[in-house]
Parts: sequence; structure tokens; C-alpha cells
Amino acid sequence: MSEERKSLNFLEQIIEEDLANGMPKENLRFRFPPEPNGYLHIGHTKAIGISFGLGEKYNAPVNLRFDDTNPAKEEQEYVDAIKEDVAWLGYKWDKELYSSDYFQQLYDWAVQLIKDGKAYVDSQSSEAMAEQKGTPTQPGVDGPYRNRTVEENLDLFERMKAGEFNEGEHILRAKIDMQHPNMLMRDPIMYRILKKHHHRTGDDWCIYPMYDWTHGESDYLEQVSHSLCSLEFKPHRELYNWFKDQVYDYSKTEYPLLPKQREFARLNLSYTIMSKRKLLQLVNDKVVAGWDDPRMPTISGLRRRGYTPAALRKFVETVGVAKRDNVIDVSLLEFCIREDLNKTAPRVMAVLDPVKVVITNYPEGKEEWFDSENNPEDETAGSRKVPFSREIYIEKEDFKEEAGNKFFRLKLGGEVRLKNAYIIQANDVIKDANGEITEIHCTYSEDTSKKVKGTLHWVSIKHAVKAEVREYDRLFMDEAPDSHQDKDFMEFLNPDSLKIIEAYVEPSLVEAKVGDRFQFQRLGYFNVDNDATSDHLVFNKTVGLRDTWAKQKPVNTQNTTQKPQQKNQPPKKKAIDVIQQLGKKYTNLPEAKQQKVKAEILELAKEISYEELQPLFNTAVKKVGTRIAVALVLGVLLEQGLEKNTDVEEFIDKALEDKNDILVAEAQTL
RNA sequence: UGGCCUAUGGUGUAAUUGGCAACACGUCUGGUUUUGGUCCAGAAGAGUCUAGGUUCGAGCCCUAGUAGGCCAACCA
Repeated sequence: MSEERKSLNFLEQIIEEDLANGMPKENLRFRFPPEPNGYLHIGHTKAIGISFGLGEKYNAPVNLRFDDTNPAKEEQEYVDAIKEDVAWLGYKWDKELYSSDYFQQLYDWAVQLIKDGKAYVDSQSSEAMAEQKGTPTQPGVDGPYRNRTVEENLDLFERMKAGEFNEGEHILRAKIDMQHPNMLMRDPIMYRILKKHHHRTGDDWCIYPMYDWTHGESDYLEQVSHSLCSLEFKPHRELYNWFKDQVYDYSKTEYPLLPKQREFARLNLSYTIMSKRKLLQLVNDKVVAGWDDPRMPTISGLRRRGYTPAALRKFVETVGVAKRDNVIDVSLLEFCIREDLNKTAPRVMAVLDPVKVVITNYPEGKEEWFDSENNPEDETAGSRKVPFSREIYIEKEDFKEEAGNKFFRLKLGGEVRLKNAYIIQANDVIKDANGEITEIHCTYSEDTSKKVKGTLHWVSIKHAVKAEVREYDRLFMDEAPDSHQDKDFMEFLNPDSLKIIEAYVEPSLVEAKVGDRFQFQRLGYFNVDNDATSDHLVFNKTVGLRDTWAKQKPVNTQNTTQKPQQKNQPPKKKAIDVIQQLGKKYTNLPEAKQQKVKAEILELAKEISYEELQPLFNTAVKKVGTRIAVALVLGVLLEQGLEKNTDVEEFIDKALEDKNDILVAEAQTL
């Protein structure tokens, strides 16, 4: 196998390094830790792909752990949905676990911390504590309860647990450093009183641990080796380590391995939102039909839309793993699903926007069943029979009375092939009172070997089956709907994100089952929606076929799929910056292009002031291109009447001595 | 008046200091085609945020800037 070694992403490199430094391979263990407060979305697919992917790569166990420490937001429904989604993606978790399983252990450790003077009960209002906490730029100050005695802390904490206090009366904090530059280290809260019913522990507890205190310790208890999360948790790492070091002191014999938190950039998709809170709002406000609405970026939505696990996994793999913020273009997602479906989806004919065609020389009442290939990409896919008769539907879009020769569909007098059937010629049209075409009259020829430019899909009217087709467009019309400080993301909702169409499909489709995926020939990929019944077919459009023809049609420009006009043009690059840029590559350019760039620089030079140019006189000797550009600009400035001063003279002298001929030549003209 | 992180074609990700920066998506040509799909062949597009420095040699190391992101929930 000449398999090229695929470069490792930075997380894999960390693991390889740990392994090289002596960590036994058996110690490798990962986890995916969702909070069950919403459905998983495409962004989670990346996180899932990373941790479970690493598990597959190193043959290491991966736990599915629900981070359920906030009874106010979490529900069993979400637990079930999350499990379904992860399983559907094709990943197998080692253990199904819950942070709430560790409540007792966490409590015992907290008591230990109090005894060691490393945690205390604070009894102020949240406002008072927030004030003492300071700001990112200002240090905090110690609160009045910071130095309570161990006995008092212990007593209070026990009574918190016993339910003697109301929510908000007391909290338990770690005693770290109120002046710490990292705000998370300024005595973070470990426990709050919450008299709420928990989906798993019921009413056993009325104090609940906070994320930082729970998450790391759960990793530790599970002996997770690498705890991978998204970038916004980077500042938490310091606290993660602090807590970890404390409990390690208490339990190192039982739990010898110290987990390591590392952070990667989360996935962002253009034209979509990825916040569970905002997604929930779409559901609650009934903008969409539910979490699994095919327009939603949720895993369940994509599943219902017709996406495959393979396509999603390919997508997150292609997207890569790194540490810088990113926005992935939806076109990549679309590419992945097309690539998969092209190989697997049976081809079928459906007409979404019909116009009637009558084949006048085809006998009335006659019908023929033509053999049709199910998938040209898959020889094993076999074939099926498709009925043909005197009256058929084709797409309105596929006929024009008159058209240029770039339009190779049907036009009056023109010929076109009907997929899997005959070649027809259009002779006449019948219109209604409004001038709308109601019928196209054609004649057919049995010679199918003839070469014709266009091939159309069609469906025999007599045999056609009616079906509901749901066509989706993006939910938001802005590239980054939730990144505007002055505008709410809801303002960018696309009013036409759902179009319901009554379509005619070939009769073989009556057999289609919920979830089945097809390619409607020449149109796109569609799957059978959950709403379909035995007498009412419903299809979702997963994604259209690539359409290089649509791009050429000017008509298409008012389409919502078009990029909206950029309102605020990005500020024009400063002329001096452009010149620097151009100068850089100057010496690498072929002669002809050099002349072009030179002209460009000379033009831009008119916008340059001496003050802008002056700093560039010191450009490093080796950056010849930049110096040539400077020389060119200087020439223009001198022409405009600039007086030579010592800086200018020095620059010219140095240029004249250079070993680069172009620079010398330019300097000589000055 | 802080701390941390990041900076490579339009987008995303590579490049184990050393041959004019690679791959994928997207874009554009051309060919094949009973899908304007697929497939095949090719092209354009960055000289690696800026300025210094170290080095024989820097996208990679150092310094200083600049730009963007994250951090002040009894959320996770």
C-alpha cells in the first residue's frame, strides 16, 4: 500500500507524544459530555467525531456522559434524543454515564476541601459577590465570609445539603485567589442550592454542583485520559487543573490517572445558527415544526432531511481540527451528501412543475413499459420498468417556444430525448386565455440512436402518482445571522425557507418507504418524509444536483440562494498596503506581468503621501521587491514636486548599490 | 485598563526549519455522457498579518506591533 501518511491534527499529535513519553495505550480513554438541555446539532457532530473518532483510531473506549448538573434545564427527552443521534451516526459508546452518578463522591470531596480550608460557604447576595469579583481588567476583593472557620463552614454546608436554607441564601466556593488574573480562579462557586426535581436523582439533592467542579472530577473518576472540548473552555483549564490536583491528593491510589483537557475550535456553518438556546427559540416560536424540522441544523433535522451518517462523518473529517475560529461554507456539506447519494441513491423520474405534452403520432390507449437503469454509478442496482403513453408531463422549465442554441432542452421545431424513451420534436403549443402554455404538441420518432443534445425527464400522466414535495431553502438569509451586535438573528429569517409542491412521480415510487432516498433525475436528491402514509407520499428535498446551467441564467439572480448584496463594503485597502503587497512579488513575476504591476503601482502612487512612504525607506535589504515598489512611488512623488531630503538620498544611494538590476535601474531614474 | 488564544488562496485544512507553499470545497475552461449530474483533463487564485531579529536557509524559532476571538451566569 502506497498510502500517503495523513498528517496528524494537533490533538492526535498530543496523544502520540503522550504515548511516546510512556503512557500505556490501554490508558487512552475519551468521553463525549453533552448537557441534556437540547438536541444535538451539526456542531456537536464535530465534537462527537473528534472524541469517538479518536476512540476508533486508537481502539480506546469512549464514554457518553451526560453533564446533568442543572435540573432546571435538563430533561429525559433530550437524553433519549442525544443517544439516538450518536448511535445513528454510527458510534458506539463504552459506558452511558451521568455526572449525577457522582453527586455523593463530589460531596464527600467538597467536605474534604472545606476541612482543608480550601472551600468556604459564602452567604451574600449574588450582586454583592459579583461586585467583589472585579472585572477582567480589575482584580477582585475578598468577601466578608471568606475566613469563616472550618467548623462553621462544615456546619453550614451540611445544613445546605439538609435543605435548611432557601435557594440563594448560601453557596459553597473554592478558596483560591480573588486577585487572580483569570476570573474563573476568583473563588469560583462549587455548589448552589436548587430545590428542583432532577431527572435522575429526583429529590435526593437540593444542592447541585457547578460545571467546573463537576466536569473535571467526572473525567477523573472515569479516568479519561484526554478531555477534549471547544475553545471557550480554555480559560477553564486552569481551574480544571486546580480542582484535579486537590482531589488527586485525596484519591491518587484509587484513581492514578490525571486527565488532560485540550481545546479545539468549534464548527461554524455559514447561514446557520448553532446555539442551543436560539435553536430552542425557533422551536418554541414555531418558526420550525420541531427540533427535527428538515431546515434545522440539528442531527435529527439533517437525518429527516435525508442526510446520511456517512456524509456527516465525511464532512467533519474534511473540515479538520485546529484552533482558529472558522466558518465552513455550506457548499462543503452539500458536496459531502451529494457525493454519498450519487453512489447509493436509485434514480427515478418526477416532475415538480408540470406542463402537458401530447405526442400526436403515438396511438391513443397504447402504453409501453421501458427498462430503466436504477443507478448508472452502481451496476448492482438493477433496473425497473417505467410506463410511457401518449400524454406525459415534463417540467415547464424544460420548454421554450424560442431559445438560443445554448438552451438544449425542448423548443418549437427542436428535438429532445426523453430519458429511457423516444426522441420527440415539438411542433405546436396550445395556450389559455392568459397566454399560458397548456399543452405542447409533439411527434415522436422511434429512432433512438440519433444524437440529440438534450435529455429530459418525464412522467406518463395516466400512470403518474401525485406526491407532496417539500423543498427547502436556507433558514437565514445572512451569512452569520447571530453575529450582529445590533440585530437579532430572527430578523434574518428567510420567509421562503419551505415550499410545498404537488408533484407527479413515476409509479414505482408507491413502494417507497419512510426514509428511502432517491435521485429525482436532473433535479436532486429526495427522501421519503416521516409524514408519508400509504396513500399520501411526502418527499423532502435533501439537496439539488449541481447545476452549472442555472448559474448561467441571469433570471436566477433574484433567487434567495444568491449571496445577499454586501451592504457595508469592507473598507478599501489602503493604497500603501496594496503597493507593499504588489511589491513583494515583483521580482518573481514574468516580464509582461511586471510591467502591468508597475503601471498599477504608479497609479496607486498618486494616492500616497510622503509620510506614508517614509517608513518603508528602511525596508530590509533582502526585500528587493518592496524596495522597487518604494522607488517607483518615490519617483511619482518627486515628479509631483517633493523635495529630496537626506532620508530620500540615503534610500536612493543604497538602492544604486544593490545587486538587483531592476532596483538599480529604477533608482537611476530618480 | 488585565489575562489567555489565534493569524497560510474566496472557504477549510496541510507543510516532521531547506527544491518556485500542498490537499479538499468553491470558481473557470475543455472532453465524455440517454441526468446541463457523475467521470476525465486542465486553469486561475496565496508567497504565509506587519516590521525587525536569529540562521547558510524561516510559513515554522525570537521580539515588537496589528487584527480577530474568549473571559465579569448561583449555565454548561
